[in-house]
Amino acid sequence: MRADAQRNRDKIVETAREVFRDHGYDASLDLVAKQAGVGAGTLYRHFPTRETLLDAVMQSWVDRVDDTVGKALAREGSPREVLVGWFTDYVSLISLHKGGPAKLTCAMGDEASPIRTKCQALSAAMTRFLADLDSDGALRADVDPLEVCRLVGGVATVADQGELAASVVRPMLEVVADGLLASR
Amino acid sequence: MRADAQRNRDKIVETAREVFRDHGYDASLDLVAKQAGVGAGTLYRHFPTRETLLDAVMQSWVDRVDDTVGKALAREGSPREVLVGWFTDYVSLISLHKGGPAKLTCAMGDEASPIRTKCQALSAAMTRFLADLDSDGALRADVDPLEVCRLVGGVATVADQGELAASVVRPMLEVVADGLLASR
DNA sequence: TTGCTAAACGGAGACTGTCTCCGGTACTGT
DNA sequence: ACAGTACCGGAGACAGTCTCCGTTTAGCAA
Repeated sequence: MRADAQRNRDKIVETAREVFRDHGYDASLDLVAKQAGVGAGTLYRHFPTRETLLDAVMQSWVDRVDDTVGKALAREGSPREVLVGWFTDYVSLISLHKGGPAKLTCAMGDEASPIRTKCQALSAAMTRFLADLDSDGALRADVDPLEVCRLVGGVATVADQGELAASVVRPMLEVVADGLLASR
Repeated sequence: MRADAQRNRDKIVETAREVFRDHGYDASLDLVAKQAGVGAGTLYRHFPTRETLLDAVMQSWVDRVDDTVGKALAREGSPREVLVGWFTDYVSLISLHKGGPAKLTCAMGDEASPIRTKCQALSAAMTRFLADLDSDGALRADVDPLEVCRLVGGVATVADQGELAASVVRPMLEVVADGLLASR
């Protein structure tokens, strides 16, 4: 790639990150282009669709997912507390941009999605977490990580679009956690 | 209201029902107007926003909610089976139009929403159902109907937008149900 | 350094959807 | 039948998406 192209690409991604944060995921792409000081054509050549741009914006974010799993597993407390803690982290991770939870959760399991890699990172993180917790026998037998991603993603989607407070979200995550834990 | 105005209003609602069913909730409103044989102005005078039109479209649908609760409660089986059955019904009810689950669930608890009445009908139905089940002591103590609407609505939203099969949705509803039932 | 060429730029504009304004139409009560 | 007004409907302003194509420029070879 030519140096100027690389520069423009970086500038667009950086600008998009800010614009998406400030105006939500539905922000005008022409605004992103203008803000970045490039023409609309340049933006659309680099990123044919909104999804591909979002994918680039999220790249750095993906790296944080694995860290978060580690920290969540290291926390003290009952399996229930650890699980709810991780769910809370998960919701935060996918709620970084408005509209993010819906996009990510719905693309989950869709092999053709442009943000496939992000979904895979998330689902891998969930798998890793559940496997660790499961080794203690804390979980029900037949828990499918993809299913859990969708359940927690559903809660995050509703919370995101309905602008719910954390205090309302937590009990919902607790219900999901209770549904997954082996009954004592 | 003048007779011609009423005629036009009815025609718009009827047409919108078809158009929304065929093209999803995001269908062009100008298309609805054209299909109904009226000008865009007429449509927007009767229904200032997309939400108000959707509200009118859903009117007949609301009447079915109460019936469904009754039938769900009358079903044979364990509390868990009855609960999952009702959740399945609930998902069907709010998934009648594409985009419906998200709209309805996010408007839940928002007093200012134009589709407030629909949400109230749903939340009342959920309350009635849970109260009946609770009287058998089958549920955990602190179950909030609004919270359950959001949980099940979240599942429905993900299923709707991700076009998930019923066989994938059911286990998710079971997890929610297990989280709500009193542990034995 | 100079000149060439392919790659990249960028903005005008086509297209689509939303929503408003206002001149014209026609329903209803008298 | 008539007047008054409630209502109609489409032209058009506005905003966002995306493409096309003339112009510019980076990178390379001589």
